[in-house]
Amino acid sequence: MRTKEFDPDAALQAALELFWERGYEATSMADLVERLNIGRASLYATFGNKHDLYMKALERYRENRNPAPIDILSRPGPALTSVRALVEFYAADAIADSRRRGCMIVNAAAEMLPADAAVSRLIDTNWAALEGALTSALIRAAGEGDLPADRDPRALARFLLVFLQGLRLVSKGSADAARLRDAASQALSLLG
Amino acid sequence: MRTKEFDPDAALQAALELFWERGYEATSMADLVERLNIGRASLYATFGNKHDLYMKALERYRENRNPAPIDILSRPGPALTSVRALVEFYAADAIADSRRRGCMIVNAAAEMLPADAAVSRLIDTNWAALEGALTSALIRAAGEGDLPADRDPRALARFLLVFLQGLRLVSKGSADAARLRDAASQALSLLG
DNA sequence: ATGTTATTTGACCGTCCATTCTAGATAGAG
DNA sequence: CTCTATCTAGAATGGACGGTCAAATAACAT
Repeated sequence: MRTKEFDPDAALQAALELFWERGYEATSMADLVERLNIGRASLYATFGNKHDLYMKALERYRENRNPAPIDILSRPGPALTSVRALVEFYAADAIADSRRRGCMIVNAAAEMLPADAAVSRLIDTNWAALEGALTSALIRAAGEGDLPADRDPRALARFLLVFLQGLRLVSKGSADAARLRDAASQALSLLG
Repeated sequence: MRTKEFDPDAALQAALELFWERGYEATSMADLVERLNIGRASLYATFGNKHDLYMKALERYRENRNPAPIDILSRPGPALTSVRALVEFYAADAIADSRRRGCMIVNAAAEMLPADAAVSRLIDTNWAALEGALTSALIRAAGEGDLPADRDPRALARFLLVFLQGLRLVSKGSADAARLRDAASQALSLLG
């Protein structure tokens, strides 16, 4: 046996950054070899082919987001406060995204859907999970009396899911902080 | 002189469809030559290089949308009705998008921004125009007494801009009509 | 008819692509 | 300390890429 000379975790993180910035097609294996500073063959031996590597990077992105949206939603305290915090976090993140990389999942959705089955699965799962977490948080909020009784928690959750993806997409355009801030504050006003 | 043997307008439309479906990087000139059914050199002579062709396709997409969002907003009748019609049109369009191509401008934003300057310009202009048209429509609506006085028309316009892009992005995922319909109906409820 | 000019055709260019192979280095097992 | 499995670096592979070219061709003006 022999131990690897590089840290596969750090290498995957570096690949993630490059894919995130440039997308799948525009990133070549040569780019990755240069950026990760490891041999070409080591890259293939460790992560498989280009698509395998991309999927691993995308999965890592989904798992390692900090804080994870689901975690924000399950924080102690009033559920509605958590939902508002989530929207505010997404907005702040979009505004602070000075390199305008946007969200890697949004980028992946636009570039690879619907043709790429593996990416489709990952994104469907991700969005369904977010919609589900938002729905149950809003149901809790209704139970806590923080949501007007005539509001449909699931419809509201779906609305927020769509709006948040919009935020992350628009943030790739001209960095107009006021636009994103205004948009988020209007969306929040729907939560009463 | 000699007349062209193909219709450049039809060819550009075919190129548009291919770029729309696959994105910029994933579409090769060979793919285009095959699809447009014209010679390689004719393609270059008529439209310039790949990036030129893409820009022309993207501009054509923006100009030829039917109905144009701006036109919906300037229809006769109450301004708020026009705004609601616009949101409903985007939602219906997203739901009816069975091939899940999404919106070519959204796809371009996710794939090419912020690195591509020409695409950036086109999209900034497009979004600014939509935001502007929405803002003035909502100001009109306020003047017509259809918008509660405490609502900020520009913030509302920004919100709708972001939400509509979210709609078009999410529609590339699993075609869940109920999700998009619920999201749109919640957004509409913000318009009073 | 004929000259002129633009378009078409299909071969062609050099470069870059993802992937594999070969050869040599190195660390753990015995 | 040797052996050998697995690592590394880098050359090599064949194909695809964006882009160009010269010759053949076809429509116009004259």
